[in-house]
Amino acid sequence: MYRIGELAKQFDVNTDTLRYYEKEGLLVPSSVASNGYRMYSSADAKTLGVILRAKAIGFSLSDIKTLLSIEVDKANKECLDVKLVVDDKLDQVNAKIDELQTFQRSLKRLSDACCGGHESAQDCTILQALESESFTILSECHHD
Amino acid sequence: MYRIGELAKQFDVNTDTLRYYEKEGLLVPSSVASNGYRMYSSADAKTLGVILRAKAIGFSLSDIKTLLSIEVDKANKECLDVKLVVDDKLDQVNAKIDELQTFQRSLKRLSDACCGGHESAQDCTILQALESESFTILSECHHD
DNA sequence: CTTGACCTTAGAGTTTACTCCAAGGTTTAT
DNA sequence: ATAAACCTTGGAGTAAACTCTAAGGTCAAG
Ligand SMILES: [Zn+2]
Ligand SMILES: [Zn+2]
Ligand SMILES: [Zn+2]
Ligand SMILES: [Zn+2]
Repeated sequence: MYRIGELAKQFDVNTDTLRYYEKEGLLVPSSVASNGYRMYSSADAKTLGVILRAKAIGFSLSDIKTLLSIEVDKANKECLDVKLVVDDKLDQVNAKIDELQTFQRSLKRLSDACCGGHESAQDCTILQALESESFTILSECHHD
Repeated sequence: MYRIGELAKQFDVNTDTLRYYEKEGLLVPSSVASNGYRMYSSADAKTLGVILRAKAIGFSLSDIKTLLSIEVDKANKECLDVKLVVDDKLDQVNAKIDELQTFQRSLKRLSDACCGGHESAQDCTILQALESESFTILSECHHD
């Protein structure tokens, strides 16, 4: 049994984080001592490990809650249930990557079109593109 | 001159958004009518266009504020100033993409390892990987 | 003259995942 | 006995970009 500070140190998290996870229903200490202190079992510690690993691969706390609820009822759950959560997340991640790659391409085009020199920004292709309704990017700076 | 609702409709944004942009110093209406109504000029409308285009390519409102402050003082700014903002953003976007691609790879490995069938989640490789300290992923489900 | 569509302000609520603070109780060590 | 290092609760604050509500002023039409 670990007190909150011990568990927190073991996993290098803030004690407030553990209290927060408890409030969110992710990690409820298996017992409370007579002095009111939260007492975490090694099963609790294992669960915290799962939470942190899941977090590290991009799951939100809400996703993790779903995952943990499957965990505790493994016997009555199917591989399908688990895989759906992962695939759902994968879809979200892919969508976000696509969005960022679109940003990336636009930004790169803007960057490439600007000389980046000490010329006046009056003729900067980046500003011109942002001002133009068609968002046209000239191929390069055209300072006189 | 447009009233707030007219401008909002033209650009398909919420009037609250325009008031918010004003509070943030991004788009201050060029005049206020005697009845207290905000009055936007066509220059204001043009600025709103710039804001929305910049947003569409991934700039935060804070980035956009910087960009607009360069815009209004173009004459005393250099291409370098503008390009730095864009390149900075590009770095951030690239970093975020890298992070998400790491998530993506982990999620894909997990997904690929799970049969996704109606087998019991007891033997699900995804759950096993999350439980294992080394985060080991078996190559495939091994239901008996 | 009243209805409805506008507009105003100030301020609260949303989301996510914490993080910090205050005020106080408990335990351990000296 | 007392200080240091724990622990408790409740509640506030953070970022970002809105979005909504309440309570009320303004304006054009019928
Ligand atoms: Zn240039
Ligand atoms: Zn330039
Ligand atoms: Zn399986
Ligand atoms: Zn499985």
